[in-house]
This record gives sequence, structure tokens and C-alpha cells, in this order.
Amino acid sequence: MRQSTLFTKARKEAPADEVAKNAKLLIRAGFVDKLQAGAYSYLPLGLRVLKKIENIIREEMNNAGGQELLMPALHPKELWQTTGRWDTMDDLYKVTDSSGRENALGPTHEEVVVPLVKQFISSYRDLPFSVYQFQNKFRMELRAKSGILRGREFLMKDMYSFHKDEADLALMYEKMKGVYARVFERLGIGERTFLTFASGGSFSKYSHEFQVTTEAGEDTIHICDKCHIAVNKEIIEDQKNTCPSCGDKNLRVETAIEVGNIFDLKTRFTTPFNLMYKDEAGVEQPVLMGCYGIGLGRVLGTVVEVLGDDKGLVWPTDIAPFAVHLVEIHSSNPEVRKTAENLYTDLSNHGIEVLWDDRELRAGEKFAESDLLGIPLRVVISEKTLTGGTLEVKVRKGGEVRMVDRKELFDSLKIQ
RNA sequence: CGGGGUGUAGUAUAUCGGUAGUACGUCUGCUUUGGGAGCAGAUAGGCCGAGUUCGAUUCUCGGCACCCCGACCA
Repeated sequence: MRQSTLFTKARKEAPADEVAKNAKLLIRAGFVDKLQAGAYSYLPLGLRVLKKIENIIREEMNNAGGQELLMPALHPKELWQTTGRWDTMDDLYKVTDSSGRENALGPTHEEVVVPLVKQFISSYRDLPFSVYQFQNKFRMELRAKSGILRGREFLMKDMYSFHKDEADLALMYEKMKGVYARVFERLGIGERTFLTFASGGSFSKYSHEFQVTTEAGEDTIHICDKCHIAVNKEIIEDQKNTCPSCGDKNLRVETAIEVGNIFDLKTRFTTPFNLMYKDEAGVEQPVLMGCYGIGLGRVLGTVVEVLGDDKGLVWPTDIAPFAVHLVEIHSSNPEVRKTAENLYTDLSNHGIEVLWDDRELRAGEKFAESDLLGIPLRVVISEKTLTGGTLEVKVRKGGEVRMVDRKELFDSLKIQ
């Protein structure tokens, strides 16, 4: 993409009322725009990142056997009354239309997915299976905060699995721990992501959260470095401050942000909707259920919090908006433009996503903005590199600068 | 929802009970072109409502919005 055609522009200064690092950097760089507290637009650059995160998660959910679908955000009141959550869930958005009909804006989708799958489940032969979606959730946070980390409307991947018995549910539950670990690994924050024991589970006395350590975190977790797991503050006292896995007492305290969670819901939602199946003996049994969530915007914001530096954003390769930032230093010599254009075409033809800064701005401004955007690899084309016959490559993370030829550049991008 | 803070141009800021200033941006022209340039000119602003006052952006009250702390967050 030619940067001259990009409708957003980077700003030198962040809005005065933003304190959160993720909001400051993402707004300055033109990745997101705040519509109101807790509701953000994703602009072209930010959306590219969000979509890459989505695709990684999609691949992993498909590998885990999930089947993608998409459910509405608008839910009839009756479904939420069936589970009792119309009255008990404080942060439920309730909307009334002009005919007086009441609806909920979905904060989660158990109330929709259970009646949905009920149409297709009658026998043990129909189980198990999992469905998932990427969908905007609505939660009336009394205090939206921390930039995109805690929104009132936010994109979430939510998966629901259905099982004939606890053993089968437990199997899936354990499997999802591994799947999630791989997701966060691929998203570039694996080292800092901890499987965290939390309260709320049905059959094991825990549920599990996936927490990423960062100062911007709202939660406190107690980490066992030996096992690379953690314990939530809620249950640390019950645990007598020991690791639930190895029993070690040397737990490290850190603040962290919850980017995902898994719950064994069992029959919490299937019973109210009378979701049953017939077992091998022809006896009606309740279907068991698990759910598994990941907040995509929160993941994006967390990556910014963890990797962003004083110069701006820093994207992991797999979720960067572009692989290469081709920075052309404007020159009266037409060869500079020609060389840049050729490389742009060349790389693009090899499937490399390139943002080409073809604008007639001063070099300093371009470099500063390039740092801010955080694209992993910068290639500079200028009068200087022209005469040398080489390309100047700078790695955003770490700032290493190298002079390379075309072949070396292509090798580093894993293309021929 | 309790407490605190802030609302001035597209952005960041200053001043002031009496003509609202600066920087960046944007527009025009010229120069410049390897770390957010220079000169000249132009553009654009007091959150909303009520009150006090001869006069309110400034003081008072109310509302709204945003930010922070807390509570809340299957």
C-alpha cells in the first residue's frame, strides 16, 4: 500500500486525556479512534492487526475442531429470562424498541447458542462438537478505562463445546489449555502469558484464565516460574500461597491483564433450556457444556502495552499490519523513486505486505513516523543507498541497522 | 455507582471579569531534503444551559463529556 493514499495520518502528540500507553500510541499512529469511552473504531492499520489476530485464532480453533458461525448481537429478553440473567447481570445492555419490545445486547452468547444447537442435538451420536464465532460483545462497564483494554463494545472470540459426560468435557477443557497457549505464543506474547487458576469452575474447583503480565494489568496474579502457571488473587488464600501444580511456595506477584479464559459450564445453561440427548440406553441425559473466550481488542492492546517503546508501537511479525515499511527518502533524482517502486512491486509480487512511504516529506519526519507505526522491518531507499547499490534495513525491535543486497533481504523475508 | 480532576482552533497549550495568544497541523508561495525543517502570508477556538455583572471563556449553580482512584467485571 502506498502511504500517500492512506487516509489516516500519524500525530505528533497524543490526546491530552489519554493516559493508557495503548491508547496513546494507537491513536497517535492512527490505528484506532475513540468514539466514546469504551468504544473504538479500528482504522485501516489497526484493523489489519486485528484481522491477523483473528486469523491466527481462527486457525487454532479450526485445528481444535471448532466450527465457525455468527450469531446476532441483539437477543430477545425471553432467552435471558430463561437463565435468570436478565435480572442478575448488572452490566447487561437492555434496549427497548419503539414497539416496547425489550432486547439485550449480547455480552456473551450462552443464551443464544444453547437454543440454537438444541435443534440439532438428540442423540449421543451428535456429541461432542464445538462452535465458535468472532463477534462484538456489549458490556455496560460503569467505568470503561485503560484505552482498548476494557471497552463497552469489543470483539471477542467465543467458543462453546457440547459433551455427553464430564470425562469428555474434561478432555476438551484440557485440550483447550494447550490450544490457548499456542494462540498466545503465535500472537507474540507467549512468554508473558500464564495459565492462571481462578475461581468459578464447576467440576475442578477452578476455572482458568490466561493472564499476560504487564504494568497496565488490572489483576494481580501469583506466578510459579517453575511451572509457568499462576494463581488468581481470589483463590490464593485458599491455596495457602502455594503453586497448585508443584506446591512451591515461592510465588512471584505481578499485575496482569486477562486476555482469555476457559470455563467448564457443565449444565449451568443447558438445564434452563432443557438441552438433553439420549444415551446408548435410550435414557435422556443433560448435555454438558464448556466455553472458551479471547478478547481480540484486549490482546491487541496488551501487545502494545508489552512491546511498545518510547518511540512507538512494536509489532510481532505475525500480527504486524505490514511486513515491510519501505521508506523512500524524497529526492530530486528520479532514480530514487524508480528504485523504490521497483522494490515495492517486486516484494508485493512475492506476497510480501509492504507499506511504501512515497510521500514528499522530510526524512526525519518519515523515520519518526516509521518508528511510531512499528512495522517489523524498515527498508530505506535514498540517494545514499542508491549509490551504494545496497538496501538499508532496520529492524524495529532492537533497532539493528544493516546494509544488505536484494538477495539477503529476500532471504530474511523467506522468499526467493 | 462513590470520590477526585479536566473541558479554550484538527492536535497540544497560554492568558484574562473588558479586542483570546503561541506551537504543530492545514492552505498558498519560495527554499530545504538522512531523525518530526526555514521564511512570508492565510485558516480556524472558549462543551451545553441558567445565574451574578454594565460586560462571563474567566465567578456561581446545574447538566453533559472525558480521564484517574475505588467498587464492579459468568
